[in-house]
Amino acid sequence: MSRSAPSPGPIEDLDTIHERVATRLANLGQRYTSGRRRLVARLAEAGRPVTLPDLLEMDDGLSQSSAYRNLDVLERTDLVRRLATGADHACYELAEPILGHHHHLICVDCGTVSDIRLDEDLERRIDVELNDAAARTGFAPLQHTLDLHGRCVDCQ
Amino acid sequence: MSRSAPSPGPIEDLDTIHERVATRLANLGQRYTSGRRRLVARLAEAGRPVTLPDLLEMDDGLSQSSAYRNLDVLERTDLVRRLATGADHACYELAEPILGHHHHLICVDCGTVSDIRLDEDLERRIDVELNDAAARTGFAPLQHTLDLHGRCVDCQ
DNA sequence: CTCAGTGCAAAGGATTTGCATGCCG
DNA sequence: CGGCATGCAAATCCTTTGCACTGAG
Repeated sequence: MSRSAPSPGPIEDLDTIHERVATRLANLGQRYTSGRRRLVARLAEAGRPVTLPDLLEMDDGLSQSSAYRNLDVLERTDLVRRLATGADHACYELAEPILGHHHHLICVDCGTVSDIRLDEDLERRIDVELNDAAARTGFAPLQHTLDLHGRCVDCQ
Repeated sequence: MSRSAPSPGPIEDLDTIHERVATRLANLGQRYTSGRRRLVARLAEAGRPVTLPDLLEMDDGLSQSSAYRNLDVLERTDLVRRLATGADHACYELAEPILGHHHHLICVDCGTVSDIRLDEDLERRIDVELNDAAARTGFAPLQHTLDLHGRCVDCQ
């Protein structure tokens, strides 16, 4: 219940990502403008969740307000996920339909986030138990988030 | 690794909570002032993570800036946990040394959070796998967070 | 007495929005 | 052409901070 349906598995190829994003945006009546394309390209390059200042630094062609607006559009269309890590800035990454289901290592000192993947079987057990608990209160599950907080190599 | 050590288990009794908080603050050279006591009492009453406006509404005796300052003190002393839910306001709850280890159902519409508990055995497996993944990158684990996002009964 | 805690008002800072302009369909 | 996208600057709003005052030890 909290996984992308027939998961296409993680994609690495930028062209494939662009293609998939373009298709989805088109289906939803949204344009795939150069600004949005740049954002997707930078997020794919980064390979891990990054902040808005990170993105602006990676690409002079991006402007702050448009970047926020486009990330919002991409988030609404389920192409980008926004992570509330507790740090000052939110982090953004390509969403599960593109990157596949995964989890995060979050550094409590510097805020850097990296991706990890867990055993399929464990994922299933987690979903079963969470959905059980949710059902008991009438809560309608969408997706789970499971992150590990600690200190990254550089901050120890 | 991501659980409170010899977990005392969840506490319900307000007096016991106050006692435990007082002891911990004293050991750390912090005062247990009336403002802090009020916050702890309101958090215990709430029984689920609440926002600062929630707290202010629950208790006329609280002032905004002092509440933020005291929640900060209580968080640093590991008596309160601050949750970044992605909603506009952060949520606060009594920390694991008091409430015990648990997880959250987070409503994506109204932001309301409620607590759930998982099977001990599953918790262990999650920690083992997360710690494995962390070890491979040299990441030093502190604690995991596992939340289920979806729609609460009132928002469906 | 002393120093941390408190409350008010003001500042800070990430994110959002108003508005005039540019561009794609 | 028409309407969405863009970028600048200004506004928003949660949270933090400065400062003078109060209270506990």
